[in-house]
Amino acid sequence: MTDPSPAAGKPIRTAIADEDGIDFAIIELFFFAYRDFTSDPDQILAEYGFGRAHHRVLHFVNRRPGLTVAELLDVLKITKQSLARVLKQLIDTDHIVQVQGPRDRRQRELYPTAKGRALALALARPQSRRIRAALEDSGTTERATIERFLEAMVNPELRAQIDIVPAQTSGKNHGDH
Amino acid sequence: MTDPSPAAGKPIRTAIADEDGIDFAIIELFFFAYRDFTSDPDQILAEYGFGRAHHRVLHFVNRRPGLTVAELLDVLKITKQSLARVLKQLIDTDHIVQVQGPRDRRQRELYPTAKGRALALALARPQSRRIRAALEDSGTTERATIERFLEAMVNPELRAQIDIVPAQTSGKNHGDH
DNA sequence: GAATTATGTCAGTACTATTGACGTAATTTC
DNA sequence: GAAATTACGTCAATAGTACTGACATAATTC
Repeated sequence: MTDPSPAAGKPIRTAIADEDGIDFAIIELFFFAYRDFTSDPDQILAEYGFGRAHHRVLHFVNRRPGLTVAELLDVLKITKQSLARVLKQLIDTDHIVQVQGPRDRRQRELYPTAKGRALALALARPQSRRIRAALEDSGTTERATIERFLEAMVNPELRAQIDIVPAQTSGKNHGDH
Repeated sequence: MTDPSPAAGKPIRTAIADEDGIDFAIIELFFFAYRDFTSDPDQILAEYGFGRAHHRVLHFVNRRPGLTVAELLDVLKITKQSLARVLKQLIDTDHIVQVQGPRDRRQRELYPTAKGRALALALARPQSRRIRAALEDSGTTERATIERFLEAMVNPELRAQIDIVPAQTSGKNHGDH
């Protein structure tokens, strides 16, 4: 290790900076921010024997009650097989219920139960607290600035997924169309 | 599924909104933004048979050449055993070299090779492009606003990790102390 | 010399994800 | 009405990333 194998390259001792105009500062901040953002709910989930995947399913079923399995797969960008176990556990533990689709009886509409809604709220609470604190601490007067930036980080063709949600939350009106 | 088990809760048909003042909008945007932010390098990594863990190691070794294994574990917040395989692969493929610590010969200082630096840059390039586009598209005039917000999202006790990096990248001077 | 530290490694396990294949029921198409 | 397609569920096998616990080695510190 002091003397690496002959073919090995020589160690580069200078820190990578903004070579080629790469924005390492924000890249790294994004990593740290997301790492800690997910750490809060992770602790709660562990008590239930759940993981991050359960959180995501629970979140979207609460945000869009009645969405079908296919729609959920599309939002999460995972495969049916990956969802199966997680969804089954959430149904078995009475956090989510399936209802046969009214128009198309092959479809399964997913709804949260009171228990599922309570857990979704409990998971979101520390995340929301962190966001509020971050907005205050960073002196961000325009909360919409952050919203617009994050939305612009999403692949354009996937931004439609965001707009599905009723925009009761924010002052923005991107919900009613 | 139409008729759930007797003990099961009833489906809640209203979307979760800002009940209890929870900021679901930004929570969800953060999820989408990070999902797509990581998707760019993931594609490149797949060509090498690497995963996201390799990217993180490569990134920090390039950002802080000469950091020790212990320091890397602290930044990544994973265990020695989790790092082992990933680091070994990066060393075997000549992306990273280990150098015996000059003061303490037990330590292994980690440095990128030219190959490792090139890969780190290739991985960061699409991410940086996405960030630049997002700043422009969202009309964020003050780039520092985003930086401050993301930094404020990080656990206070862990913000020291950010400041280690020489601040050549941004106009901010939080590097020299 | 003994204790501690930094690192490496082995064994076993868990969670999340993948691909491929197959089955069933419902809907659509011809 | 038969055939094709669609929505969903499930089985099997595999991969990547993480975990805990245990143990070994070399170097440093006490």
